[in-house]
Amino acid sequence: MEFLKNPKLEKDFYTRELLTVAKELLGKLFVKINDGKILAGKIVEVEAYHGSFDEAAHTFIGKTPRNQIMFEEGGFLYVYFTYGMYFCCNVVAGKKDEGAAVLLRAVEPVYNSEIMAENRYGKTEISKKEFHNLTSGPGKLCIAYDITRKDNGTNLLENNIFILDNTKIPQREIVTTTRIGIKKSVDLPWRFYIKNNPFISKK
DNA sequence: ATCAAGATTACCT
DNA sequence: GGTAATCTTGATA
Repeated sequence: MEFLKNPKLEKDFYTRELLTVAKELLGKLFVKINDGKILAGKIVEVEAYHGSFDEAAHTFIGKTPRNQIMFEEGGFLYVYFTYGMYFCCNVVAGKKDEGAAVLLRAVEPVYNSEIMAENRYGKTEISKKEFHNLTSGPGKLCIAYDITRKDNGTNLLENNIFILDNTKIPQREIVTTTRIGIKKSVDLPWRFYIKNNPFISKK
């Protein structure tokens, strides 16, 4: 649990420009406390969304009940339900009323992966293949961490869900591509992941 | 009141 | 490679 000594990311990390926040989130430790148990994973894949000219962003249409937390200033969690069965988890970034957020697409388990395995598969003994499938996608990591609609709007400066600083990923180890699973604004190169990491959702 | 689309995943051939 | 599963949301009436 040595990682718990790392400092928590503060407000001024999240309120910076969207793409800076997205890239710097790589390598950081995403932490959630479930019934007193600490779940932690290293962020290895993200995507950026911005309401101003990005038609794929939920905020492109303006403020609605669902997306209103994305219009707050950086440092909150935006959780939404999709395809009738999955949740996706985003870190709100930038200034108030920007409508910007970073989708957490994949993490690498760091602590209490047995609890994540229980949440994902209903068992704690898993194969190597199942281990690499634990948190390698936005819907999967929400199941592993038990992130649901109740977590929407969580303040990341408090103590239930937060992100800890960690070694910075150098630019040469960050791969930039277009985003996955969207039909609009498909050409924006706003997906970032750590090169050669085994927990990436898709090559 | 009705409807189409959706920032996905697991399972099939 | 393809697709079923499953239901909330926002738009239109």
